[in-house]
Amino acid sequence: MEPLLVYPDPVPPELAQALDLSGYPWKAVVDERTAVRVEPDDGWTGAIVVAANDPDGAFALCRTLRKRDLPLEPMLLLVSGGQLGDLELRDELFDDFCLYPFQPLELEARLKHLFWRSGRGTRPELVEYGPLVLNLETYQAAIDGAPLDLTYMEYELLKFLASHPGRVFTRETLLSRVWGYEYYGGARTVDVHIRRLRAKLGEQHANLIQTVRSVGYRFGQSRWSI
Amino acid sequence: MEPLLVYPDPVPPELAQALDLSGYPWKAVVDERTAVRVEPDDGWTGAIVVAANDPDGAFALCRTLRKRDLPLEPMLLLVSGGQLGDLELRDELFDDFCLYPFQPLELEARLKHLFWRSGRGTRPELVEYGPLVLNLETYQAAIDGAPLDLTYMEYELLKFLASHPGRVFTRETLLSRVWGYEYYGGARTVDVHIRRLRAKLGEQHANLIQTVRSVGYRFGQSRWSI
DNA sequence: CTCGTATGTGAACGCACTGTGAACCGGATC
DNA sequence: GATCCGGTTCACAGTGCGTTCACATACGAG
Repeated sequence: MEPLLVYPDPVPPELAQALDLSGYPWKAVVDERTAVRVEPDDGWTGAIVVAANDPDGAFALCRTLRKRDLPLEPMLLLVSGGQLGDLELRDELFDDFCLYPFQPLELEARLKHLFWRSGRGTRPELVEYGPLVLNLETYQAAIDGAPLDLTYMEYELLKFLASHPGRVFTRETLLSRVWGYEYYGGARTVDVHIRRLRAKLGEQHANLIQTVRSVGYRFGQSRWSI
Repeated sequence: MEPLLVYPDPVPPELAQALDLSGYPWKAVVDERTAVRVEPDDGWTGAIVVAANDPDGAFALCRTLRKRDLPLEPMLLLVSGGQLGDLELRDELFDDFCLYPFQPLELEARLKHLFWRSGRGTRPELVEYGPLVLNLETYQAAIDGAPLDLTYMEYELLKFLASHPGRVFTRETLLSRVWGYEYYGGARTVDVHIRRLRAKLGEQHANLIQTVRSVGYRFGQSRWSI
């Protein structure tokens, strides 16, 4: 995913934190020229422009990026309460705005809605570990970019393990956490699923799941190794 | 100017005051049926729906007014901070939202921007995915240019799925999102509609809808955007 | 090295989930 | 009231896959 353009540079720390937490890649620019110069080949995914502190520079940037052959959108404006009255005359420069200071959840919700509107959809929820990627929305998994064809229980087991890398789980714990608390099956069931997961991960990545003898299984490297 | 629809009735006093001050004519309704019954001949100019206190009633109203031949827009949602996370899956039910309680100036600015936007017709009237095209205005569907003869529920189901490509939905989710929140039918109903959709999509495109065993159904391929 | 325990492996069983055809049922139309 | 249409439900069949078992192999203690 190409990054979002963020203005100004340096970015207010609470904005940087909110963007990082919500998972959007972003890149700050100091002015219009920089915005054009460091633009990715595929263009910016969108823009977040803080107009609260430097309205002139902010609106100039918006105008530049909007008047091009391929207008930059979506554009989210962060404005102070006193600037609300000025927005009326600048409708064409932004797609949505948010009061500044903002609540991180509101900012995230606005970004999601903006991306939905612009047809690009929201950022998928992912569980990642090294070459492994689990897409929680589509129930698909991939390793080294190659899709893994996992069954339901295999996916659930791998999701749980990959969500807690480095940690060892006993078979009983896995049965209760993955299969369900009231599950009364044999512990060997876990072994079989682990085996099939290793097989599907391929010889190269089978060691992502390690056996801890007399204890259980661990995904990824131990926290104490080295 | 035709009035704005406002929900619920009675309207929170600060909302009534803000609307009166900003000069918009408005009319409150107690429920969906009233909204349809007292609708002006030329239709509502837009809607302001307070979802903070009665989310179920509010979203039901939004759904009703959006599912018609001529969807009501623009729609502004007033939500509490705790509801921000729920908005993600209801993108199609509103055009903009505002935190509640709100600042009168922010509400007014959002209304102005919404009307400016809707004056230029930014709402997409088509849902497209690969060879599939859904025309939301005419309720027509086509694949590879050939028209599809879909029934109402088939169309609604396909529209919802195609609006969220790659994402897996459980039967329960589909029942609540497509059929309605208070629907208490059997989950197998979904299966039958999926089957008929696949049949009408034709052998070549039947795989646009995939079964995710033990979970539900997915439309189209996942997006591995990263 | 030997033994006992723990884990890997292949195969088989059987249930639960889904696909499918058809019946049912309520509403609309004439 | 008769008929049609679309949505829902039901019964049945096929099968994917979770579970279990039996046996092979690996590991560690002594």
